[in-house]
Amino acid sequence: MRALSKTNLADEAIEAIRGDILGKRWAVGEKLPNEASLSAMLSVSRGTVREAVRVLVSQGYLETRQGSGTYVRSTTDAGRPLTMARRASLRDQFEARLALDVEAARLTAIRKTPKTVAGLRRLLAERGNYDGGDQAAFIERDLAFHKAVIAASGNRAMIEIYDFFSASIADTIAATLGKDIPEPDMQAHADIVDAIETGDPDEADAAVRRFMAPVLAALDRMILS
Amino acid sequence: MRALSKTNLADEAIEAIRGDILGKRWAVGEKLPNEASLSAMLSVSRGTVREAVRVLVSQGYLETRQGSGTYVRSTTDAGRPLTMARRASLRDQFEARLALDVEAARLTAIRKTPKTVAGLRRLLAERGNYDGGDQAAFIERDLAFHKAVIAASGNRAMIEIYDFFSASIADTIAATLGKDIPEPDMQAHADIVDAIETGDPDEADAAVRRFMAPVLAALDRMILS
DNA sequence: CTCATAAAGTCATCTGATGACTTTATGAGT
DNA sequence: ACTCATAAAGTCATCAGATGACTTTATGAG
Repeated sequence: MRALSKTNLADEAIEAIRGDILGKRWAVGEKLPNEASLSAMLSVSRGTVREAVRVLVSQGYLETRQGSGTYVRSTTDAGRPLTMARRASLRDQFEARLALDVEAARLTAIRKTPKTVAGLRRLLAERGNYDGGDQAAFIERDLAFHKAVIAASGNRAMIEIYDFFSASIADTIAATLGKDIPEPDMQAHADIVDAIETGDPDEADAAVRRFMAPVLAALDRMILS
Repeated sequence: MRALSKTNLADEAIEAIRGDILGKRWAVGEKLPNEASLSAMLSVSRGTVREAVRVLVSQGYLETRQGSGTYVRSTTDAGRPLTMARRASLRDQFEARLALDVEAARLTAIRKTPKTVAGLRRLLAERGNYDGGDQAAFIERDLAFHKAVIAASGNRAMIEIYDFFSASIADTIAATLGKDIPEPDMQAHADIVDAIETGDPDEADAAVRRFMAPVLAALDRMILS
């Protein structure tokens, strides 16, 4: 169904070289083998090596000096921004989002206060059902509700990751789904808030999954068009 | 200090294309001209265009589909690094990690192959139980197992996020927990693999939570910050 | 109108060549 | 011996052409 290693040669080369860098095969400042050697080592053409090296340069791992060579700039990915995940497929992004939605709902159910519950109900009312109008705006309102659940969990890491994805997810959905938007499923959303109010993490978990399942199914239908 | 104009053609091509993307010359999902056209437009060779495009793909702006074309993935600045998430509390990072562990275990249970199951069993055997020796090394081996579960899910977004956190988590744990490491709980880990092999996502979910619960509890004891 | 198939379009990759720039080796002159 | 201009070698930068793989579109028989 889903190919795990369906990558191209340049990506493989990137990961191979990055692995060697992180594995301290070369120290910081040390020179890598020249392009012809890397080409032979990785069994890819020099052009492919260049594409890989240029990506690693853009990510701060390497540095090239014309006429001299290619050198290691950093052997750690500590400062590496989380940019690649954005390149993952929409399906992958959605699954990651689901993971956060579920866990945040659980945490919020445990850490809820009457105030947060009231806020969620208000956002849910504002969201309403999709009335056939501005689709992007509806997606925006829907996202606002889900973001609020994450925020209510109080987990700053999740909030940031969620923000990171939501923009690109919303963009892509609006551009991709056309008019075939899944049922708004207001009931499932209300169930989430109810479970949170009750303080039942398992039910909150289940409610989130009930909402997301049809969306994922719709995604699969659209992507395979 | 650095010469501002002393750039190579590929970098100029990157900035030219990125500028067009951010300037909304093409909408999200829209197709760019083919490589030959871009080559002509920018007055550089096709190889140089490919290097530029690959960098922009790695930064989340573009997406290439072999046989089809190159498409805009995001017209906003996708390079925003996730810095706050890394500074989030260890507890928050751990909860985010748990969210991914759980969902990845579910997905892997659904998408498993005999080969992945065998790989997980091997890693789990290598991990062993904590024998009081090098604690950082044990954490490393433990992390390798969990990373393998994520990788087996095939979800690239989750892999990225997990990598993003795991380094700092491992470091912090080793530095924080001292000798008060929770029971290795080999059984819970074996349960995860068993559930994956059986193809039971709910049980995989539960097994992961069984393993993480005591760790979170230990965390709370250690760090009341 | 349906659908299998051909044709065209596009990215992926390889090979070979030339130019630009840096580093190293050379050797004449002192 | 030492200096230093210069040649030689090494390496990245860029280009051009060709082939393969994959996707999309056009075609035509039924």
